[in-house]
Amino acid sequence: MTRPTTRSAAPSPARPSARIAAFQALAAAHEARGAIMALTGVKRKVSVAALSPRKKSTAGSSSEDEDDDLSSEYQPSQQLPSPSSNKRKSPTPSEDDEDDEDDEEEDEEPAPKKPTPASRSTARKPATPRKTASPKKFSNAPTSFKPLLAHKYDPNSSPDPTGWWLSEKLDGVRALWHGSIGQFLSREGNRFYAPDWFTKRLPRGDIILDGELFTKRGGFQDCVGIVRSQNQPKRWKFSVTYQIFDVPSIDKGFEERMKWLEDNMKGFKSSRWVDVVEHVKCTGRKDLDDRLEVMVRIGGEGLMIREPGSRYVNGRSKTLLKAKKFLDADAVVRGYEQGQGKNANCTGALKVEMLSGGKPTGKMFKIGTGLTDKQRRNPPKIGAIVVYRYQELSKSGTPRFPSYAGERAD
DNA sequence: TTCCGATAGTGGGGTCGCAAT
DNA sequence: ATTGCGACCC
DNA sequence: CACTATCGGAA
Repeated sequence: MTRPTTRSAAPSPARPSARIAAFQALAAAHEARGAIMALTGVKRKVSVAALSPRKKSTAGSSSEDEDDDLSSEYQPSQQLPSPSSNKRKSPTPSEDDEDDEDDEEEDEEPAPKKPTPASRSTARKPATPRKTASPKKFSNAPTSFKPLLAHKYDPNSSPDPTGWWLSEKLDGVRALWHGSIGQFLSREGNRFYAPDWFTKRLPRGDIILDGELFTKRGGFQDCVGIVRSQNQPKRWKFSVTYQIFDVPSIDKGFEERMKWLEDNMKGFKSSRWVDVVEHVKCTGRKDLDDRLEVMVRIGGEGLMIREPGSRYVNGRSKTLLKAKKFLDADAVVRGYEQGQGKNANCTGALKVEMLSGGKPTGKMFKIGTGLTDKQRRNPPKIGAIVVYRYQELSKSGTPRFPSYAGERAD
């Protein structure tokens, strides 16, 4: 039981790059990401050594790989996108970090949300319903824009990825920069309260950028906490970055959109916390599998696979695929959760206890997806051992994205 | 006929904010 | 100050 | 986010 498909994780090889401590981790994360995507064959394992900006040397063997690019106009960056290396010269902390913007800015949206003490007493609270009454659905944005969403990559049915563009699937929060209103909007159209200094250098006007508000691998929970807060701009400092991977407002092929990003959003043209996501050409299924394994091993969530020449589509499209790795494990059924709606009279979720080495751990969690209607009407009995799939453990040690995979026969 | 592709509807962990306590 | 819950992020 | 159940049109 408990199929531990490698769970090493624990990256963070604190490098002595000497920088502001808080920013160091950030830089390391970027460097690692870029290096990984730049890896070639991946043939030989990818020890930490491989994380350094390898020379193209190694060539030979299996050829392929290496060729990343050429074929098309857009050239994937060979250079590491680490802030310290591509941010013009002097990476020296001191001045460099102060020079422009940041700092001072600070606050700005200490939104006057206070209910005002005076009114409190006389205020008639009853009227106000419980609802969070905050339908700030920024739908007034230009046209009803819908972000491109990916389909799952299936080795058996998906098209051959050879020639497609690969990039790290960053585990952060999707954010679309609307230059017309100068704000970041979520996938659902809700705004993010980014500090002014954070968005100061982003392009204005009739332009839309698609990217991820990201902190670092394994930092999703902190990331979502920061970007969703509405009056704590300081939390963004030295923690959040905007990783751009597309330009919806340009109606041209993917390579041309990436070219635009390379030409307009890199280096001194943007802030240190804004970067363009690196893409490399896939040389085949093996290449994809190898890269995915490496990515997961170093703590990445997975890979995004983009069809060459494809346009930006509003909504889900098979021109963009996502590849992730899931883990299997066993748990003991301890109870049931009543269902809602069409499941009102059957099992909504299984309340289970996590097992480790076949023994109860005391950690409880729920599995609510993956069950068929039939299984919901006749769920596994209390005490039964079931198999579930999940992506990773949250900071509290609970499975993220748990789904039912069946009952263990025994 | 069968097989996709898009949609609706169910469910998870976790966070922020607001209202009630 | 604490708790509960809805609306969102994934 | 993951997943199941449906329905209508493509194959």
